Order: sequence, then structure tokens, then C-alpha cells
Amino acid sequence: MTHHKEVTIYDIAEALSVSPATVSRGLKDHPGIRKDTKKKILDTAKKMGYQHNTFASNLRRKKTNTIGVIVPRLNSYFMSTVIAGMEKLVNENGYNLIISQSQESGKKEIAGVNTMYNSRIDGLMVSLAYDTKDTEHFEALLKKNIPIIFFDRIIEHPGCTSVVIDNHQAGYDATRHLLDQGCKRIVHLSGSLNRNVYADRLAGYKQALQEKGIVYNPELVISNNLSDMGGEEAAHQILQMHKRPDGIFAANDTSAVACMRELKLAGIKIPNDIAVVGFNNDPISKVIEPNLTTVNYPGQEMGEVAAATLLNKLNKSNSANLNTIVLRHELIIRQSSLKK
Amino acid sequence: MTHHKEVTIYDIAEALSVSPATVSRGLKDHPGIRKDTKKKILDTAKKMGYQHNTFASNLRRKKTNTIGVIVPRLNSYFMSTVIAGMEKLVNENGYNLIISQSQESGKKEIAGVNTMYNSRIDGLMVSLAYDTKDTEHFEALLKKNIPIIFFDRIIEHPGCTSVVIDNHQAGYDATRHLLDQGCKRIVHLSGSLNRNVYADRLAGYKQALQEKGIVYNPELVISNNLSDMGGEEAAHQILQMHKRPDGIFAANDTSAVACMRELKLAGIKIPNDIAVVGFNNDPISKVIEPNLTTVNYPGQEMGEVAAATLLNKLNKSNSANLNTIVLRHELIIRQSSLKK
DNA sequence: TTGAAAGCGCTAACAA
DNA sequence: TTGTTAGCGCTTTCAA
Repeated sequence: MTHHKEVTIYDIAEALSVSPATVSRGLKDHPGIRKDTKKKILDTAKKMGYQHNTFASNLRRKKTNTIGVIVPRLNSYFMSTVIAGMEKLVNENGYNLIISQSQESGKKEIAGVNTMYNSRIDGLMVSLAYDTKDTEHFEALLKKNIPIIFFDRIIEHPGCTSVVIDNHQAGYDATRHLLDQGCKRIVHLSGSLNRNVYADRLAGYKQALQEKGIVYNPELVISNNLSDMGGEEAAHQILQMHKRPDGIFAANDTSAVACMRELKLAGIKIPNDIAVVGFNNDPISKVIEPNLTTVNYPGQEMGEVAAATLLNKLNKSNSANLNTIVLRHELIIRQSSLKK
Repeated sequence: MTHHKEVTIYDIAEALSVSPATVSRGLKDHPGIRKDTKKKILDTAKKMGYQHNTFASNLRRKKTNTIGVIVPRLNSYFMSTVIAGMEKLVNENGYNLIISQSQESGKKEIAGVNTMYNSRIDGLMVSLAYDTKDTEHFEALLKKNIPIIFFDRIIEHPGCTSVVIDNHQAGYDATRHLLDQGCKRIVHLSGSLNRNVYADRLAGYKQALQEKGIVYNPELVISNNLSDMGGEEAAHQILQMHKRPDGIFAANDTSAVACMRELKLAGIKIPNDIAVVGFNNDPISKVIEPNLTTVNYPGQEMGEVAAATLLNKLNKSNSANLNTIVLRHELIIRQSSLKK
């Protein structure tokens, strides 16, 4: 039950009759230390059960080897794969990840940023909450030259790199596909238009319509939180429209699937009555019947790219100041949108 | 671009002509410090842009306020909700979470534990990898009195608390339900029997059979990694059995759903030809058709309970030495198992 | 190639 | 209620 006293470099130094400085150097890859001294030090360290004290080191070096991540929610397939990708890269490079959820609330996001600021993270990766309005809460970090990478739900900021897919193009692709299937009246199920991802997809939707000479009708755009509930509510709204739509482009798969479920319960045939396209390529899209046409969103890759970019900035402050990195997306066509 | 010099408590002390100790106390809720002094200190701290230095504090107090979590994978609905629950509680109590994935590999689990050990976590929560054999890699932590909580996939260890559901009972409930529906030949789709969760569910399955006087047939137990692929493979094996089963109890929803999909493609009618019960109450269970009967697994609650237990141990070393905490599960009956 | 020494910023025992 | 003081364990500059 007693706390054993920790072994320090002083203990090793004493045991070997060398100075602590030498031990400190020996423990690292310091140039200019004799090979045998180094070996001796490493051996004794292991024998004595020495454990490097990160805090003392951090305090001294003013560096923490910790990277923060703030995301709206952890519990989506997409986000899990993003985090998995980040964790992999970051750990390979000797960093730790600390993760915080904003729960889609701007306030919690600010609190999370502050906590991370206080725990002196070396860098930060963020996907913004539903209602975040500005970047003020990031300024303190930036003022200290702590690099920030935005991913997925980004905001323009000079000096920050963003990692995204081309949401405009993806929105266009999805809508265009529905139009090509003969849809004339397409509902778009969207999220907060404060967020680039949703605003851009909407813009793509509009462009596709315009190219086909279809007038944009704002009443066909339903904005909500894109949850299960959101999808169900959208279905109810759709069922009550006096002129029934013949296509739906939803900005995520969760809401698309929930919406389809409700529509099917109401006797709507998918895709023939209404064709549906989702977004994210969530595993759920392969379970719903008919299988959901969707946009593949490379989560793992996005996490890896964001982390790699951050690590790069951390290692060489002179790194190219990339503004935006765009990953490839892909429309995956399944039965939910294929009218015969 | 220049690194501003950090504001320290000394700067504040100087500005106010008090001692650093007083400032340190004023910044906290130290009893026995005058209200106005405290206010003065807080005000000046804010004005000067003071930022608490966690490392100096950690170094001094020998405490990190960081809790580690090691899980097999982050990207399942269940695990996301667990982590969400942990994160909530832990943050509310001023701790940070660092997360690492073992990717189901015992080796990576060991590496993760070591990293966490080196970063001097105050406590650890673990759900074991697929092939972890023993607890040796945890001993170093335990020797230092760093508390460990096992959750979900646990291993017996004196001095560690475990948080689980009653997997035996849940396995029994699921199987019993199938039997009550008239099933006579029930396949059990299971994971690694090294892991309690799967071994216990299997035991429950056996008990239910026995009570009905059905002889246990090991050929009806299919063990694999319970992934999408695993479920599909299981379906193929089932289709090739010379005597077709009339029920399936799968140890997770992912594999149950994948299996159902394949069976349906082969023309099997669910539930009438084969009734299916899954495990976890993953959202996917409400999407597959027919909707999947499953066991509700309280992920968020499990995360919160594990975190609460850990925090409790951290706060008072004299805390009751609970060995196991069992959460309530619940069989959710849907169409996939209801024979007419 | 190694050592001496100072200090990173904070906390807490003890003293006043 | 506040101050003095001595480190926590490590890194690094400068000197040898």
C-alpha cells in the first residue's frame, strides 16, 4: 500500500557515479555520449525500474506531446473512424490524444477548448459544433502558435488548415443522380446552414437543379439536426406536402434511413414513389431496404490526413502553409435511388 | 510570432504585493483566504491572462488528473456510447481522458498500457482485446496503486472492480425466448471464448437448452470475430448444415444483421424459417427487416458507472472494495424472433 | 565526452 | 489569514 519512491535520474546517476546530466543524455539519443556509457545507463535504468517523468520534462521543455481533439459527438460511425485514424498516426509519433465532445453545443466547445488550452496541448483538431458562430475561442491558442486543424465541419481561418471533402460537388453529384433518375421534385434534408458541410451540400443541390432548369424551391429544404428523430419528422413533413416529392437527398445516412422507415410505414414505395440518397456511407446504409445510395466519406483517411498535417506543423514550424486539403468522395449507387 | 512569456503566479504576486503562495491559494478554493484577497487575485489573473500550468502542478502534486481508457475498437455504437458516458463524468470532475485502441490485439493493448503508464495516468479503464490472455501488463500500474476498472470485457483480478451486465442471464433470456417461440435447433453465433462476455452468453444459452431438455450440440456454436464478414460466413455455414436450424442467437447485432442479410438473400424467411436474436441494441437493429430482437446494453450507463467508480477510488483510497458491478439488461422483442 | 548549476511554475509544510 | 522556503524531476547552457 505504500507509494514506492520513484526512481529518478539522480538515483541512476548515483548508482553509476556519473552526473544526472549524463544520465539524461544517455536516456535519449544525445550525440556525443560514449556508447558504453549510454548502454550502462540504459541497463541500469531498466534494472532499477526507471520511468521517465513526463511532467518534469514537459515543464522544462514547455511541450506536452499531447494533442487535443474536439468533436460534436463521438457516437457516429463516421466520427469513430475519424478518431481511429487520428489515434493511429498520433500514437505512432509519440503523441497522446485527449478527446472532448461538444455535444453540438457551442458553449461546451468553448469549455473544451479552454480545458485543452490549460492542459497545454501542442496542437488541436476540431470539428465544429452545430451552433458555433465564430473562432474567438481559438484565438488564445493561435496567439501562442498552437496549430489548429479543422476537419469536416470547418470554418475559414487564416493560418489554420482545413481537411474536408468537396461537399459542394458531393451535393451536386447526389442531386444530379436523382435528376438523372427522372426526379423532378427533390427534397433536401439538411443540417445547420451555419456549417460548411451542410451549406455546401445545399449549394451543390441548387446548382444541379439549376442546370436542369428546375427552379429552386426553399420549401423543399428541411433543416434539422439530422438525427433519427429529425429523419422521422422530415418524413412526416414530406407526407403532408400537397404535392408529393419524388426524391430525397439527405445530408446524412442516419436521417435518410429514419426517413425511409417512416415513409415505408406510410406505404410509400422506395425508390419508385420516392428515390432516396443519403450521405456518409454509414454501415446502416447497407442494411436498410432497399439499400441506400450514399456518398462515401473517407473517415479514417480524414483522421489520418488531419493528424499528419498537424504533426507536420508541429515538427517543422516552417511547413508549407496549406489552407485546405480536399479528400476524394464518391457516390455509391444502390437500390434506393434506382427507378426502373 | 514570438512566444509571449507566460504569466505565472509570481507575476500576479508581484503585481499585488502578496506572496506566490497566497496567489496559489486564491486561485483555488482554499479555505482560510479572505474573500476580497481572493477576488483581487482572480481579477488580476484574468486581466494579466494567467494560465494555470498543469505540469508544474502535476510535478509538484504527483498527480496528473488524466485517466486512461483502452478499448478494442472505437467504432461501434456501443463503444461510442460507453466513451461518451465516461467522458461526461470524468470531465465534470476535472479530469481528462486519454484514449487508446488495442485493435483487438493483445500486443497493442500492452503497448497502450505502457504508454499510459509512462504518461502517469491517475487511473485506467479497460475493455480487453480479443486475445488478451493474462493481466501481467497491468501489474506495474497496480503496484503503484493506480486503480484499474475493467468494463464489458473483463478479467477477474483481486483489487480491480469490474462493470458488466449479467451476460449469463442475458444469454439465457435470449435463448429462452427463442425456445418459447418454438425453436428446437438454435445456432449460437459467438466471439472469443476467452472473453467473459462471450463465454457467459454461451453458458446462458446452454442452461436454457438444458432446462428444456435439449441436448447441447457444439456443432451449432459458431465462433468468429462477430464482424460483418463474420456474420456472413456464419450464414453460409448455416445454409450448409444438413439439418437446418430454426433459430439463431448472435452475440452482437452487427453479426446478427449481416447474417440475416445473407440468409434472406438465400430465400430464408425470418422469423418463420429461422428466428433471430441479436445483442447490444445497436441502432442497426431497428433498421434491418424484420426488426431485430436484441438485448439492450446500457452503454452510456456502463461508461458513467465505470468512471464514477474510478473517480470514487481516486478520491478516497478507503473506498469500499467493490468487486463487480452488474448493470441491468433487457430483452427487447421485435419481429425477427416472433413466429406466428 | 562529461559535469555543475540553474530554473521550468507550482504546492504545501511550517512559521508567523 | 498570509508568507517563507524547499523542492517535484528534468533539461540545457556553460564550463571543464
